[in-house]
Amino acid sequence: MGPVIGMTPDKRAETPGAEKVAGLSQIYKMGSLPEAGDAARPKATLVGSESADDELTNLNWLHESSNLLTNLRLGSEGLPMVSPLYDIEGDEMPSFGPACYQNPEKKSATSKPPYSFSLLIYMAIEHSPNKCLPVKEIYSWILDRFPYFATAPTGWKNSVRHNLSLNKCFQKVERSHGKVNGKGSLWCVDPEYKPNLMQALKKQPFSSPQSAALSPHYLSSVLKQRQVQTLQGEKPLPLKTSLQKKRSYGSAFSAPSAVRLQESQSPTASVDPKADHNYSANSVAAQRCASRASMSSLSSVDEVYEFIPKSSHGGSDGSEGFHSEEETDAEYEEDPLGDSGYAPQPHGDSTPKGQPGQKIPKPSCQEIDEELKEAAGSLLHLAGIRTCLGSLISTAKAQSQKHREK
DNA sequence: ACACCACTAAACAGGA
DNA sequence: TTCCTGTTTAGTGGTG
Repeated sequence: MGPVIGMTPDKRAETPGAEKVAGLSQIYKMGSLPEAGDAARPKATLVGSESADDELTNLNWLHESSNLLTNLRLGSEGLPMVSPLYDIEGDEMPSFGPACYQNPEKKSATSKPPYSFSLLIYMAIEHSPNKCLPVKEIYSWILDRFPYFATAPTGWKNSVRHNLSLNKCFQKVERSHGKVNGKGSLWCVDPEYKPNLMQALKKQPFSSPQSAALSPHYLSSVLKQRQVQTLQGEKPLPLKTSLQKKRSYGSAFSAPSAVRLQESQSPTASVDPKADHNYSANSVAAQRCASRASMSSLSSVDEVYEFIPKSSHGGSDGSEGFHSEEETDAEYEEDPLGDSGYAPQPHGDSTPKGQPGQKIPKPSCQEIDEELKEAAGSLLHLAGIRTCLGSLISTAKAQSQKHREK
């Protein structure tokens, strides 16, 4: 799901890989981080020097990481920004909605929110005191939190109404007769779907399988997998194929998890023919985010927002936003299927299916070496990104602190 | 290639 | 009559 995840940033502009880079680049463009570029460079070097593996310290492949980091700094335009679950500034956060959408001056405010309409509606409703809102209030809440819609074509309201009508997660409640003003009904979230909605919300958009697919943990697990395959005389798939498989793995792994989720959490694993419109509830969100399906269900949206900038909750640890990714990584480590959970699949007719007696050509040491270098380069790249982010976070925190002291 | 999902657009009806 | 609300259908694009 590219999942991108999910409800998603403007899907038309997004490409799986570019998303992360673009998102990170956005951090550099947030204006308050003048030393961002400087922070990145020494860290990248540091990461390289930290490696104890001689293979990994071979500088022949280091340029790849440098190029990636350079691209990172240069960034790209108009793509989904930083994780909405991640608030680098920390302060003026309302209970809902990413900080980067709060300020219309920021370029990101003009980006499409990375939430589906069903999640936006859900957030709006849950944010209301009575957990019920008329359509108009839902519009207002969305507009307030996501200035993107202020300039978006009016069709989004139609989409909101369409979602309310079609999505079983939302229930229409007649207004009390005494109510003087306003027409139409109030809309509430069906409590049965709340856990699913919250789960969907938590998963969006940076804890996606695709994000996980790029995680160092996963990369290393792919490497391990490939080493095992090599030792067993199998020819591992090309690394790029392996990494693409990871994305598939995300969904392949999620399918049974989603089923478990439905069985255990959703009373709506139903035979209802309309169930295919419970997108936020059972199907997509669960599938797309199944790497988290094992997480305990939450009882309130506020709990979900533990993954969201803490400012409105009193906390201010800017690193929160990446917590989820680390969890995702951890899950891969715990994966009972093995290092990656990815069992190598037959890949086309040319892929050996383990037929007895069939000789499998072993890859040459040079091939393995090249692929290891490639993978290590990716690891370094990711480590560099993380380190850069850490640096940026501390810088932003320091500046924020200074700003407060003034 | 196919199915599924999210999204969008549009038409329509009913009520304020 | 106009606008808003709610429902429904159809089409498109992305993803697995």
